[in-house]
Amino acid sequence: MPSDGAARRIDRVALHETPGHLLRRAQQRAVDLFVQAVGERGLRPPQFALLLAAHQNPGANQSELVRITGIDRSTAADMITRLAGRGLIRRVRTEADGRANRLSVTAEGVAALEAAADRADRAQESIVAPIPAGQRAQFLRNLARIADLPDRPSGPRAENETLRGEPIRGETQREGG
Amino acid sequence: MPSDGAARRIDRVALHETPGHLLRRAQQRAVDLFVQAVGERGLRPPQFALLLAAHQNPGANQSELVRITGIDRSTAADMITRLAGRGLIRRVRTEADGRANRLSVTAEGVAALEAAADRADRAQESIVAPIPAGQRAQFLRNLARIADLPDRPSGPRAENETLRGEPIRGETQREGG
DNA sequence: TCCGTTTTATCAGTATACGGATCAATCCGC
DNA sequence: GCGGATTGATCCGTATACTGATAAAACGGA
Repeated sequence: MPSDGAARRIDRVALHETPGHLLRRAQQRAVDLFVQAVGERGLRPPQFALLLAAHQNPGANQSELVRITGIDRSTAADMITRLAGRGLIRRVRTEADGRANRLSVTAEGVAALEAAADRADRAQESIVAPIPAGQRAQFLRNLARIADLPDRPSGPRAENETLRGEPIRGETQREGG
Repeated sequence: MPSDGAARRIDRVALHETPGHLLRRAQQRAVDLFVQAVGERGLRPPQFALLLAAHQNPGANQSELVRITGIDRSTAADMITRLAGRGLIRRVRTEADGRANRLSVTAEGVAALEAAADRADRAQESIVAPIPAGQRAQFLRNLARIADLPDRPSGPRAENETLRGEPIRGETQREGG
């Protein structure tokens, strides 16, 4: 059990300065801005992400969409059930692989995506609006570093393997212990 | 209905570059690092925040903890029920105000906080570890800018509500942080 | 081919998150 | 004091998130 050192620590920790707490609050705010922009009844951020990924990757199965979006496999299954219930996505067993579902966005789903796209884009701008313009690119790059995602898009010819090749995972953290 | 502009937009949107998505993924990672550090059976980030806030603000009621932590009022009620069930927190009706609950952290709760504090602190470091050291302070400042909610009302909509005299408390930086 | 492993998806259970409705208690303008 | 407005908390419903277990299909080595 921790001694006096830790006992004092819990009196001194400043919650509002910890990266984890700030990330949680910032993400709350981002979701709030997105929902405000797209509408309470519209797509929510993860739904938009999932539907967009399905649209941009025709014929993908659930596992592939899970990898692309970072949505949990169980959560994705639930979400797809709900989206299918609203007629925005279709889920059919593939004949090639008896386990996999092929996902396809319906015409209604595409319409929902299009209806949300402009507003979602404005929401993205408003999320970073409080950050000085000159610092936004670096901020997003650092967010991507934490998220462990490549910070650069797949440019026209930028096949730089150097960027994708660095896994940076923070698992080498077990010093001492 | 959206015109060609929007129709093409949903083909062009790069999910992995949008601030909202990056925030979601980064926060996922932060939670993951926290749970890894503190242990699967230990306190989770919001539980730690709530318990810490209760400890640092003796005699506070739920609404006050909600304001401090940014946890939703309904969520907080659920969490407190669970934490009380684990014997980490006590919830008693106050005499002064027949609506309010006074929250107090039990000895077990303090022990849980102390047990988590060191590990949580290391988790916070590992969250920002992928960011170049010289950019971390600015990154956190910008996170705080996004997170700095203009006191979002949780009750009925108040349209005439504009930042109640507490705008962007940004530059209250103390040295030695 | 057989069998163990991996993959894909689902389900159960728990935790977090949030809006709306409700109820009791309190506050405030008069 | 009275009565409407506000506040503190709870409950309900829904959505997101993740673990573990399971089932079925596919894969791969011997």
